[in-house]
Amino acid sequence: MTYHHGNLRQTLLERAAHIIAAQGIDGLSLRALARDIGVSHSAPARHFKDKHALLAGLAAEAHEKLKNFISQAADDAGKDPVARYNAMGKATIRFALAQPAYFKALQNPEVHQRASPELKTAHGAYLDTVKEAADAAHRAGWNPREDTMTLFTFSTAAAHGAATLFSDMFGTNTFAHADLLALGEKVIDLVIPPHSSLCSTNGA
Amino acid sequence: MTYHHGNLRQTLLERAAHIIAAQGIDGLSLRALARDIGVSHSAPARHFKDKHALLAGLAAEAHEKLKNFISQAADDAGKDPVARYNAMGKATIRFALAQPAYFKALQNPEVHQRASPELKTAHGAYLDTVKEAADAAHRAGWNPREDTMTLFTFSTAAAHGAATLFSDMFGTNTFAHADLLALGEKVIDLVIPPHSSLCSTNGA
DNA sequence: TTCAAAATGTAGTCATTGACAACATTGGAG
DNA sequence: CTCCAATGTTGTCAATGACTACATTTTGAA
Repeated sequence: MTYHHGNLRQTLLERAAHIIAAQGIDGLSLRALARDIGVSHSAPARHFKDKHALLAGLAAEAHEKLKNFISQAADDAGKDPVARYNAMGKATIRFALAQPAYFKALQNPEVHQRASPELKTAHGAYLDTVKEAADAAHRAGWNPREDTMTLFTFSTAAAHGAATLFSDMFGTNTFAHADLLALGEKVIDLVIPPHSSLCSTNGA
Repeated sequence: MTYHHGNLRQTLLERAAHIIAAQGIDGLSLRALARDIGVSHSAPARHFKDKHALLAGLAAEAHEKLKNFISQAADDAGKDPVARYNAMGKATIRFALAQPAYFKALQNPEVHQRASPELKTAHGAYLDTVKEAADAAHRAGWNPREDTMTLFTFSTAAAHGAATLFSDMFGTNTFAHADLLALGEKVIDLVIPPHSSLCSTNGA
């Protein structure tokens, strides 16, 4: 047992995510977190000035994880920009269900007010990734009549709205994971129809 | 100055909404709230067992306010079910911008876990109102190929997602109220195209 | 190699908070 | 009028976030 923990910052983030997943964001206490890890109650302050800074750190990490996750999903979807964007929307919902703590950290409005540079960078990178994919899908025939700002807002609002909804519903245990996933995919298919349908079969 | 405040419960809810609008949900402290109103620090406990109960009360009131607001908007929109549902979506966004505290209380996931009977009732009534309107719009020609569950989820996710997004963005003062409203209306028009277009002009 | 300074962790303290208990005041039902 | 339920007050306690002073370890430059 060394005096120095060695990797406290990362451990703090991971345990915090654990606790948030189990008890929600305001069930997280810096002191309980320190106890849980086995360091003194003020050790976390060396890495995160205050609670907001910790949540901002989590949010930054969450944005990075989500960005990587949806990028991977896009790549798995092939080359068609519309199929790629569709896959990114579905991946967002899977992420929210698989990593509820990170998704909650991501959505936490309080954090975005006093955003640290680190968070701004991660958030910006995430938004750029989504926006690029949205624009590509747009150019490839997704809703050609609309302007890109409207489409971007529409799709992110729908994807994040559905992800939030499912994430909360999943917490209540009233719905099965599989059912929520299937419903989520149908919803995303409404937002970004996969086979750029001209008319008739728009959706299913 | 009477010993009894006379209308403490309602005053608590109103001042809490004020504080939340200014400082966010976790900037709300029961004691500060009591000080603000001018009662003793434990007077609120007579009306709300704990902080969660207060937030649940706010959420219940918020659901009722939102339900009334969108119902009014639907009635103003006339008789066409699709136009009515479209108007309800737009009204949801206006509500989020006009009453940020109530909207935040409404969205607060922590509250819905240990929901009081009062909150469950209010939430249920709100959901019923929206679901009825969604089904009516569906029957009247909105996206006839999809099942009602998917459509309901899609539209509420998009509307609440956009409302949340705008509510948070408005807090940053980076965007003007009018611009957000205009963008929100375009988004809702994508979710629920107002003049039940068959094909060609789907959207604008 | 040495050693001073930076990084990291600890111990102690304080005001604030949420929750609870015991008590006081009010107003209304019988 | 009297009792009692509703409502409000004061007192208290443990937990928390934030701060300060101090201890230990690491590091890198002379």
